[in-house]
Amino acid sequence: MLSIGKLSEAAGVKVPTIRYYEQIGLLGQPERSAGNQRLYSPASSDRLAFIRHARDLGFPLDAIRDLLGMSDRPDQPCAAVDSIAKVQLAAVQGRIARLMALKSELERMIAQCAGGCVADCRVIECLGNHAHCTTNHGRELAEVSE
Amino acid sequence: MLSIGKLSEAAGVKVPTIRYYEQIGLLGQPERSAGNQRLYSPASSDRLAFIRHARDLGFPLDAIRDLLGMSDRPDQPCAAVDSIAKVQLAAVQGRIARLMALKSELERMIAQCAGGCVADCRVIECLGNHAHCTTNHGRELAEVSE
DNA sequence: ATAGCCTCTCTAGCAACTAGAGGTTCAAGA
DNA sequence: TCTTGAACCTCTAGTTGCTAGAGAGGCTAT
Repeated sequence: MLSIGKLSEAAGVKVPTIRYYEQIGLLGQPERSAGNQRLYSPASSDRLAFIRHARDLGFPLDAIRDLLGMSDRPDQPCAAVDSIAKVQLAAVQGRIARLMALKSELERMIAQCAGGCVADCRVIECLGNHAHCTTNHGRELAEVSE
Repeated sequence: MLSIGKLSEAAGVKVPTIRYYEQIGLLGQPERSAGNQRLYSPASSDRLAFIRHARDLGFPLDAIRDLLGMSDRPDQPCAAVDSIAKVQLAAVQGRIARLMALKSELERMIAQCAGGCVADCRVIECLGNHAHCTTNHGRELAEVSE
């Protein structure tokens, strides 16, 4: 059995984060030692690695909760798993599109700045007036967040 | 003079958000009507549009606070403005790089799924084992957030 | 036995808002 | 002029996914 510190090291997840996952029900309540300290089986380490990996791929905790629920029932069809992954892929693609627009806008703004004083600064000018933009970044696209 | 609702409409920023910006000091305290309702000059609308636009471009509120401070002193050199914009550009580029890695990983995961049951699902398999990944998404790259 | 690290619970904080309760003011129609 | 209903007011709490800290107790090595 592993202490929370060992598990933390093994799975690459910080100690308070593990307790947080327990608190929100992503991880079940582990056994406890005589002195009330958490004791984890090696299997918990796999579950935690799964969570960590899905987080790295940008899945929100709610989606991970669903994925964990499904992986606990391996005889079910996996269409729902795929659909969660596809939603995530679409979200990532949307974010990329949005960020590419921001990137070109920022590059344009910065390139136009002649380095004078603030009164002539194209960056400030662009920020003050959306009409100077070539793209619609954020005006019509869905909101982005990760 | 504009009521907060009119200003909200004019600048494309929601009413509670305007009050929030006031609360955190991004916007100054406006005049008040006899009945204690906020009254804004048309200039406030410009300031708010500036904030909104910078937010759309992904600038954090702290950076916007700095930018607003600089745009209030137009005779100063604009090097600091540029440097804020460049930091933002670098952040955006980093996010794009990270998201591209996630995207290809997700695409690979989804493509490999034969549509059987969860036990054979490549998506679950991949999430459970980072060794199946071709990229290091999130393991060595800086953390991404917007 | 004791030093020093590990763990415990609990609370509060981060960004950048959003939602709601419960009450007041304003503008337009009858 | 009165009334209705929308807009406004303040305040608190919730969102997501953690992170930081306080103050107390446990565990291990010497």
